[in-house]
Amino acid sequence: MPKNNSHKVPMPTLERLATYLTALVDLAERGTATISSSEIERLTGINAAQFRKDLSYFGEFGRPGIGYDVEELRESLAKILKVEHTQPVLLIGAGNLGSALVGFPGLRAQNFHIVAVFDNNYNKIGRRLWDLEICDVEDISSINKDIQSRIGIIAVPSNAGQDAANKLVAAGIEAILNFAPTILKVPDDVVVRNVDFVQELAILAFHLSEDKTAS
Amino acid sequence: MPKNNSHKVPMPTLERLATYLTALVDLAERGTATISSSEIERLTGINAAQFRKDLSYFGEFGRPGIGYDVEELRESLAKILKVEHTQPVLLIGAGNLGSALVGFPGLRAQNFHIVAVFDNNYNKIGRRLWDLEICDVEDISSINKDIQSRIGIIAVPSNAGQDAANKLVAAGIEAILNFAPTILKVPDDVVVRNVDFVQELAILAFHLSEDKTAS
DNA sequence: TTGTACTTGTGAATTTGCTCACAATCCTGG
DNA sequence: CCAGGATTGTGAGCAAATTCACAAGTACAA
Repeated sequence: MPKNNSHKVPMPTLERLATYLTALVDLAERGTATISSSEIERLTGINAAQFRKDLSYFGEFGRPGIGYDVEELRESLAKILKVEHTQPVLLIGAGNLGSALVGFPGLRAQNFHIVAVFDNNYNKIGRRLWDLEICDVEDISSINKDIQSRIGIIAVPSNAGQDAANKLVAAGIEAILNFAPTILKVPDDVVVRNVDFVQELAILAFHLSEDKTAS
Repeated sequence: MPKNNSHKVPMPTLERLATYLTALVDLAERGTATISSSEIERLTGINAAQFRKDLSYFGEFGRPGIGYDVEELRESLAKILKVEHTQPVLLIGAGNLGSALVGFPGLRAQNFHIVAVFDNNYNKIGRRLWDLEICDVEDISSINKDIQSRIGIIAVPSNAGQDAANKLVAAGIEAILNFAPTILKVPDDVVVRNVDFVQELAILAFHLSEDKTAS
């Protein structure tokens, strides 16, 4: 019987789970059938015991003395992370980043389908972004009544970020991937993850500095 | 005297530092002159004591009874994270994502300048991406002899990720921002940060699932 | 069947990170 | 100049996450 997984999985575990899945997809493509936790450590840099403990939050997936069946584990992780079924996703922001996201093959390959694009710029509304028509951001609630999407992506300039979030929340969205460099205020039951390119670069720049500050 | 900051700053602290900086830039734009740690908590959701302790790794920036001077703290954080001076950055991958990155105004505003773009597709080499000429990825080492860039961005399909990383390392790059969904193998003295859209969406999808598994 | 070489799953120990709580400091008004 | 109200910086205690270490399981060869 699978364990009760809906309660208290550490966030770091969750993030690593996604990493394992990436590695497993790779392995499956190369035709590897079986893998051990120590092999996972070699591939991902994540400690083998960590890997085993992470999995233990959700059940038992390996066989002592043997290891893990790559295909089986890949499917299990996909199920845990809910990337086994197609998820419809809304996108606000039809700029360069929005365009890159819609055209990004990895999303569709992993079952995330951007099904509607919104913008507040009247020069863009009505035009097409790849195979999608850009809609007025004001119509997002009514349009999502049909689509019933639960995930939204914000790819707008920072000053429009909070506004976009409000509209997504009003439209019934429960999870937001935010590319705007703004701290969003949303209700407690809405999950937000921020991706900030500049922050990432700043962290990298900090590490560079260590070399120089050494006397 | 500033503390020895080059030794053992927790990674979570570093990531939050970048968040504080974002908030401070915002505050500065709105003309706020002074701010307290509890106000930072209200803005960012990060515990006030956490904020103060994070700062304490690098020195003392506030005044008891008063708080922090917004402009002063902003500058201090910028200095700590080394975003005060312009950093030249190399980009590999002239696809949709690469294009979005070069056109992203936030990077330049925060002193990260993408100064060269590389690709391995001969249909793209020689053409222009915004104001930059796309160069052959094979020339990266020789070109970086002039530029002396220390940071590189990988924005290529996953199967080309490791190859791009190798070329960056060979060109003397010390820090890599990787958008390819691949686990890169690099020498110990090279820092890598991964940004994986699909992973982020998967983590969000997991959180959705909690609602449904509740009986 | 037994022994050997592996590998998992997990309680316990360790390490790391977070929060509390308070002395020390500072400004303002009287 | 002093009292009152506010806020910092940080040691100590607490919580969370990571790693260790080992019992239990498995395959295979002899």
